[in-house]
Amino acid sequence: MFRYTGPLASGSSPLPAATPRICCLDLDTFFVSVERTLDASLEGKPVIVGGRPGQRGVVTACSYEVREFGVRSGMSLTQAAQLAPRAIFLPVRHGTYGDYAKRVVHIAERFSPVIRVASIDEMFIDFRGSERLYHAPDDATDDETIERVVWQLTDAIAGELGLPSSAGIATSKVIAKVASGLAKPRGVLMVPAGQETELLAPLPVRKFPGIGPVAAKKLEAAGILTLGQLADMPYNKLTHVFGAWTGNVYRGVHGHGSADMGPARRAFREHDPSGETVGSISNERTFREDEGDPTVLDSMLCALCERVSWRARKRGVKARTVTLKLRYADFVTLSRSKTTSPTHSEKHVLGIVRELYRRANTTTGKIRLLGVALTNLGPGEQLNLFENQDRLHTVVDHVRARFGFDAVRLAAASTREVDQGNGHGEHRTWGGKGTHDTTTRADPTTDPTTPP
DNA sequence: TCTGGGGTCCTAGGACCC
DNA sequence: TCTGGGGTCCTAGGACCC
Repeated sequence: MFRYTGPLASGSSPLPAATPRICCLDLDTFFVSVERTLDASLEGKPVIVGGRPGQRGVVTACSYEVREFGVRSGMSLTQAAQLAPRAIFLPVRHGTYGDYAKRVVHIAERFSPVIRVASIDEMFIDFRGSERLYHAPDDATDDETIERVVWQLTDAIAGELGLPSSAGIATSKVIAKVASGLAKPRGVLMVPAGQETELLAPLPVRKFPGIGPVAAKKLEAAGILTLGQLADMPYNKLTHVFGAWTGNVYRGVHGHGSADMGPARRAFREHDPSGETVGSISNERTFREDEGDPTVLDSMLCALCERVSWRARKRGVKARTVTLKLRYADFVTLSRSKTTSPTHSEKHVLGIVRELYRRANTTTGKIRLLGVALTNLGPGEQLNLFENQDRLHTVVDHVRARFGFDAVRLAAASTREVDQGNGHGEHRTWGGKGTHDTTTRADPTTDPTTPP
């Protein structure tokens, strides 16, 4: 086993990425793989994580066995059930996946000190300057050595956690990410310096991170289908499509993407090192059925305000801007926001949200979704049991810190909870796809939303 | 039975200040 | 009374990612 003991304690190497040393590591069908490590009988079977067919929801993750039938993540559960009626449908258990994600990061940290977590199932690892730290046969090039090390990493993740993963190694993050996608499943793809454009050229434009359906459609209208064609476009013709992001795209498709790893500890984004505040805290919930009852709607607003305020207190931040999100039955979505003095008090947040709601909801149509977001975050007192002025908050927060948010609910948010049942007889809280509400598979030791 | 939930970043118009 | 720009903040919406 390799163990990094070298001099690079933190931060990214100043060396230019003239050689492929940026690795993008991506877990294969991550949520499905975690479910399989916890239930071996799922191995080799068609598995869909996201909820039950019939629920309002989408496919969050799916195994390769169901992809054969055309199932894709983001597809509605109903549609997925039509395509793959024999698939095994599982609810999402975010807490459990988060625990496994941390364990993957711990394994990766044995291989390099410079790691940036990009999402729950994806991270970038910088190997610049690390070649000499690894034992290699005399005839191996540095590229071969790093590729071998990355294989060791994926083997360690598979061996210790039972999770398959893939990786791309390149001179920039974008190319590494594209390569990790091409390497799936269970592969490692090294892109030698200078071969980036060759790799990209035949790929459809959608393979490039940041080109979504809208940009792809605009490009298609201009006759651009592949990344090779995109690379042939002059810079100024791309600005119409990509705006401020044109430079990134242009450099990326020409193989000159960024290898900057950014500041350390991206996982804690409320404050960046300069003291600037970034990030947001939001919760939203789609009703099981479109809702018109003002009492239920207000209760949901209460619950959402409670939750986001609690998360803000837990993370020691206050928000200056509160945003209400509202989606009607016809999917028309609008938002209203207000900026005031910094707060993480749910009473304060709820007051603002109710005002925004009165301003926004001028029709009588039924409502599909409500959401509350806190942005413009700044420093606030860290959650503290004894020094906070609001005694109720602190006691409640203390219990929640130990047992999870749902261990304590304020009265207003709990009034209609029982009415939200899904007809299957399980315990249930707000919303359509709670983590512990639909099967007997809930794991109280790893799921922070499960009451003790 | 179409269309989840958590984010980040960008745009564009208007208010307001100098 | 008529008239500039530049800068910043606020608000609403939208693209994109996993």
